Amino acid sequence: MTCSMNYAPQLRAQGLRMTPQRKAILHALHHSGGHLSPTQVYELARKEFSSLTEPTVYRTLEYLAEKKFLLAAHVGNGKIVYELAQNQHHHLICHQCGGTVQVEHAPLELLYRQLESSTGYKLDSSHVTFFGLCSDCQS
Amino acid sequence: MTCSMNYAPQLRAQGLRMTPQRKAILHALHHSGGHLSPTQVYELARKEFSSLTEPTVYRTLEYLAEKKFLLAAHVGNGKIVYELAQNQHHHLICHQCGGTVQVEHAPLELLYRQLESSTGYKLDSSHVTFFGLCSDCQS
DNA sequence: TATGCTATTGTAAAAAGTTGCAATAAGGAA
DNA sequence: TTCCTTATTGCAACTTTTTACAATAGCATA
Repeated sequence: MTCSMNYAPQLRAQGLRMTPQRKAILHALHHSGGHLSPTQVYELARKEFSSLTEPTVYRTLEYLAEKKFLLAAHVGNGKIVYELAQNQHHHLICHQCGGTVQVEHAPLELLYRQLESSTGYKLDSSHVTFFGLCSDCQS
Repeated sequence: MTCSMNYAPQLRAQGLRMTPQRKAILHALHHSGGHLSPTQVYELARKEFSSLTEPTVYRTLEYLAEKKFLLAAHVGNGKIVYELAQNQHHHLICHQCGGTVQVEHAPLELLYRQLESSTGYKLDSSHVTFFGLCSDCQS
């Protein structure tokens, strides 16, 4: 748990507290490098802080995502995965082989502007996942 | 259950069977007019066919969505809702008041083409939900 | 360093969603 | 109409996710 990343100041800046539970959860996400389901976060983070409980994991993930420290993404059928909100991006998933490609947020910006002007809404986030067949699976 | 809609031929055209369970589920979705969560579908459809069970509802919704009879959409935090696949559209949700606006699929087509050429994937569906503040809640 | 406010957690129980497998019944063919 | 194939369902057990509320512990302040 001697992790180089220190999220405490960022959390406090928004009135959130740093707890060993959150440290373990962020640590798990940081070192996995990718997306983790709540269950995976629970399993990994428990190695850092063994008395961690499921409700805490679910609540923390949802709350930190709401506060923009994490991104929640959908992977097929309604499953949700989380990752650190380092760089905003989306996913393109092959529903044959499961292969995933990251889609930068930039190409969506134009769409954002269009929607804002046509609806009057002020957009600030989105859950976007695209599905299709990757080049290998198209044959 | 004397519903004007008759999905049986469409189902059979794809090798699917029409059962009283499916009839009740489609009926519920048809008459609700909007999005329903699996639980809501279960409750409503049970009024038409009381011996309906949860596993059947979940499996049927997922399967019919896969076969394009239904659309699965995400409404915040990982919850999933289903609706009849009449017209392909997405949602823009105000996370203050919960107000929802339908977003046509057309404006996303350009993005689809861009992604296809940059990734080599052949897109065929997406889970897209935008979040923001509606004009009323921006003050 | 000690104090107090309140954000955060654990507990326990319920609700929601999933799985494997044997039994049932749609609906095409005889 | 009857038979046959196999898609679909129910059952039962299990895993995942959520909720309410009391107890705990960050951390700002003095």
